[in-house]
Amino acid sequence: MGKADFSPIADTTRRAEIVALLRRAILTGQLEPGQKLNELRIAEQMRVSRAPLREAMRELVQEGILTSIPYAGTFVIDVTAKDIDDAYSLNKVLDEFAIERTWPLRDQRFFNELDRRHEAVKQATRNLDTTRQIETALQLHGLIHEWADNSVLLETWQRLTSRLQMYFALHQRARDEPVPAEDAHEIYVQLLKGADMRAAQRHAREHIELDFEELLGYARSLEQRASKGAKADRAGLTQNRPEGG
Amino acid sequence: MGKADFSPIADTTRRAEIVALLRRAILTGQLEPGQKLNELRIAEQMRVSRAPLREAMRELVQEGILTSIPYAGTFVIDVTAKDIDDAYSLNKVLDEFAIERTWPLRDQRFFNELDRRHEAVKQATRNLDTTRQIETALQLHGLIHEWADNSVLLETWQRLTSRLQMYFALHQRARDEPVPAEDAHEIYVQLLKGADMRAAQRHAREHIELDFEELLGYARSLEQRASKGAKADRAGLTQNRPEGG
DNA sequence: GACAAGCAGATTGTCGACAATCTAGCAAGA
DNA sequence: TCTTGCTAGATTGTCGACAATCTGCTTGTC
Repeated sequence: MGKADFSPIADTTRRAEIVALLRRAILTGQLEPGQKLNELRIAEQMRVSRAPLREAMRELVQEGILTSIPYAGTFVIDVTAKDIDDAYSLNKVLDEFAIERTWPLRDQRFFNELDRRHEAVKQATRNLDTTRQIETALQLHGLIHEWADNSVLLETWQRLTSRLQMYFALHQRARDEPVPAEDAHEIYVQLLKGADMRAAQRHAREHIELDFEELLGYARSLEQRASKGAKADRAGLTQNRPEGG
Repeated sequence: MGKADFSPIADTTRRAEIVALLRRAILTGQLEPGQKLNELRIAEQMRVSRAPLREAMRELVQEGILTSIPYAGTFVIDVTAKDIDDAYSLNKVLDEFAIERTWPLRDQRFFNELDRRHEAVKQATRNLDTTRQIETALQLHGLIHEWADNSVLLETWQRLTSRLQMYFALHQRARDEPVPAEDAHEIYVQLLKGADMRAAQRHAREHIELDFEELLGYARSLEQRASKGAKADRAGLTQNRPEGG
């Protein structure tokens, strides 16, 4: 019996590709919070009709990174300090749960994967590739959720991740300098390999608390900007591009 | 200054109505797990074109109660014992978190709403309206999540609720006799009004554990049925209706 | 009889066009 | 000057038709 281990074939619908493209644009901050998505323009740019584009947008609305108002348009979600606060406090709870469930399931494959992802973060950090750094850090963080063997937890965390990634990306863009944080995850990884589950949970909670403070500061600054007429600003960003040839 | 308190106007797109209709059909068990949704047939029945229907289906896929395979179709999710287990164990964690956050925010309005929802459950129980009973019980249960003032938590719980409601509905249909459980929630409500948060959390966890055992038994029976050629069964249910008009 | 190739039929994915709705902007009137 | 009603333009929502893909059956061959 020849075992082969084929990976599933790629989704070959335009819709799926559009979803991936749009998600990436939003999560990397190419599309800014509050910005309106003009269906006609995007469809033309992607060389696609509006049908699959609209379906893709519905998916992202349910994913929580777009919001739709009938007959008005679909917009990238606004980021408020409270949103970030909410996401983080829930994330803490999920992390504790994930660690608890993953704990008895840790094996060599887990440790290998942990190291692999940690290495990816370190490499992105060395390369000063901030976007990739965020991505890999979240993937490292996500391992406990993948390993916990709870599909609902995993789904929930993936939804949260979308937002977290968006928040981080915005944060990074705002202060456009690479974050050092060389081995911010060293302790985390070591604890996950160790024998003290409580310690790992505690660290996860406190570690998160740290990054969170930075993000919150950024979110608050955003809101101050917003209250001083960022509305006009946003409209401008969306509309002032009358198809440049 | 005349204050009026208008509630937001209803969503008046076909899409939104289709979503509501489909969701209801799935959550009440009219559409069975694994069943395929034929776009043409449903669109004809609803007197709607396929475009808004497909958009609605994309939303429900992201909501987690439908699943889509490109060029094959969109199906009601299958229910496995593990799914129910996963959903419940996460729900416990969320409940504890919700109670913790709601606790300091409880006020007279909260207590009134609690009583109102409890009353709704009792009435549905008296009327032997099982569908409504499930609905109201989940709404009662949802109050702590709404009151916790955490939008991400609320969203997460609502997603979970969809599945829980589906599971319960299936369970009820399976043993088609009304569940008594007159004031199964009396203690829960009293504890939420009391002063001992830990006790409320503990009860929530244990209370859930009870219902859960019943559901798990049902799910396991489902899986036994499934392993004996329910596949053909399902296909039959979907296909054997060559538009009887 | 077993098996591969190929052909309908049905179903999903995508497209372009039309209808419904919203949003300035302007004109008329108090 | 402010408000109200109207109009034109743009944008979203919906429709019907076509293209791509899958499935099951038939056919032909060994």
